[in-house]
Amino acid sequence: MRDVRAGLADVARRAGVSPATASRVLTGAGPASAASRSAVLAAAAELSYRAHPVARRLARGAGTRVVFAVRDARAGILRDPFVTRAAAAMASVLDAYDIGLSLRHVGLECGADLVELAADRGLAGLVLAGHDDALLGHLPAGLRGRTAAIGAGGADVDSAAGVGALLTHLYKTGRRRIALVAGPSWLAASAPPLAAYTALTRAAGLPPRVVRGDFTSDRGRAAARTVLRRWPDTDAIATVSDATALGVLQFLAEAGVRVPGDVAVTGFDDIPLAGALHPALSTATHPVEEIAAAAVRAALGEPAPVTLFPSRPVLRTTSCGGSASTA
Amino acid sequence: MRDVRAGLADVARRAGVSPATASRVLTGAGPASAASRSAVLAAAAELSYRAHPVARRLARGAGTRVVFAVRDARAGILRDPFVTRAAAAMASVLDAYDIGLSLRHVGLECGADLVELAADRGLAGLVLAGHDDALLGHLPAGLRGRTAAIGAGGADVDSAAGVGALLTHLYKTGRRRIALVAGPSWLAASAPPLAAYTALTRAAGLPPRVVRGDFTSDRGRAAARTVLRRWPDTDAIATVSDATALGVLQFLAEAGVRVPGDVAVTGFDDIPLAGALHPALSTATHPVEEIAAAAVRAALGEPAPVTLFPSRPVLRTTSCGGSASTA
DNA sequence: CTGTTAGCGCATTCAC
DNA sequence: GTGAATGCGCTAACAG
Repeated sequence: MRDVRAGLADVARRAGVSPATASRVLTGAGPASAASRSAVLAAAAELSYRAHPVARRLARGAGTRVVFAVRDARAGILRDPFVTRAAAAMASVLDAYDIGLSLRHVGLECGADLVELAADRGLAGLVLAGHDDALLGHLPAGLRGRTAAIGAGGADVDSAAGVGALLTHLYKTGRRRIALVAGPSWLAASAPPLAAYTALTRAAGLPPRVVRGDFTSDRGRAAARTVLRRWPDTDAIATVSDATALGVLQFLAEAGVRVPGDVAVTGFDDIPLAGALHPALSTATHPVEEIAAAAVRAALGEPAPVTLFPSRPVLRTTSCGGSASTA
Repeated sequence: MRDVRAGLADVARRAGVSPATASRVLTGAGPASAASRSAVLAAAAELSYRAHPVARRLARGAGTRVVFAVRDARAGILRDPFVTRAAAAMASVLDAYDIGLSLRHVGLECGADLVELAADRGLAGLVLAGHDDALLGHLPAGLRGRTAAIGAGGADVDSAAGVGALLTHLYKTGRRRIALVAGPSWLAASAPPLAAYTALTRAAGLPPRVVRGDFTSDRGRAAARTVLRRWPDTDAIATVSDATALGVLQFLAEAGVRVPGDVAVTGFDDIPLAGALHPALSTATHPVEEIAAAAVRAALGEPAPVTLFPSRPVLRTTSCGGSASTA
């Protein structure tokens, strides 16, 4: 019985070539004649050879894990639905690379953390979320070329289009006093949706009504309270995260405000349960799994086209029907 | 300027000892005199030495990643809130070990996948979820000692206690015709809650009303329909997952059934947004992060006490107030 | 196109 | 307690 796994040397011996040639064939890099190629492949198959990922990476000088660093004021951000979903998607993509994902929270001032990461010889790549504009420009040298960002400047969602489409929908269905619960001002990704909102309200001559949120439902709840106190005649509240929207919905329900009758609500993200809510949440969906995959590939140094991923509106109950004023 | 990172040899040289001694000190394993110990530690600090994780693991013959394999009929299970949250928690814990997490879906017949995993030299540990009783007994030899399970037989939640407490609460608040949407029958973890349900209904002389769910909200919705069609006088529906409960709530809302007035509903898991729903979902909470950490440690071979993690009821709106019959 | 020679950076036998 | 050798398994230069 075979007690130890076959190594590259075994494969080479069986194929009648040198380990170097076997390595070239198996890695796909470097020249190799058709003859030795097939011989090596056959030998590898017969021995059911599986390369040793750790040895391979050591020899290549590459790391074995990708770190997903999420920048935020709160450590609890690691339990955010978007973060966990993106992390899971990355871990899923990395499986095919024989690489794993580490998840880490970093504070708003994370310069030291990045320096620390740059010194990690086991790091294959870094994916950064929650960055602002400055951060990406001041990356430690050791991180350049193996860092990818999620959000503005990296694998990004066309949030302006997504939120814009939702806002347009609200407008077309008769809403005229639309408030926006925007993202935190320190976050680069907060800008596009706000810009879309500003453009629309300005073009349509609607009153601007903006408050800041932070992707938690608690803040969403507070934001809804603020909105209704400050502008009691508001007939729609758009948000930039489903969690925020849930908080908004909760406040409205408790305040006896009908949705969508009195006030329409929209989210952003299309969390798995958005459609299972009652009333079902109108939101914008985007391919989180694809985005995560793109970020991971970019972090691993693969050429990644800086495309903007689509954000498509999903119109469900919370934004349907006309506003109170048209009812 | 220092252009290359210090290696073990550099530290040894600076401390005036051999690399072997330096290694012993830095790894904590093996003997070392107090003198050389402090010398090595000082040298390491001065050079800000960071061991090369990959080289270390290669030399030790250890792997560099933990695979989280989720067994289910559907590949979409990787987007399940519990799975993503657990995966994120594991990836977070593993960060401290310089190890990463890979996530993978395996079908119900996953024997071949496990054999494949056992042959992976880069595997540091395996965490298995969604197993049945037989699976853990027939693990490939190469996986023994580095495999941990989440659910029955591993890092498990005391779901019987959690669901039992919710059921008791329903009973004490006047519900007498309580239905249960149980988990799939092929899943080991489905048994304890069902046993708790059976025990309670039998002891209280309540009619047993059980249908099977699968942790999706769609099935929860269908299950609610089935329950109300089969037993129209049902006054409470308990479930074993929040996603299922959301589906139940959705159906009830569409059917015009008041919650909790006509029918009380309970979930299980306490997903982050459970409290932000309206009506807020009564459910049972358990320390997912701790469970994930325990599973990871067990998978890495650390001695892990086979404790049952607590499941504590969180009573919110959907289970409050008396039933229709008492109203 | 191929084989030979060196490492990758560290942990671990063994003798001393 | 310590050091010198040896190996982890593979890839990358180089000469042929």
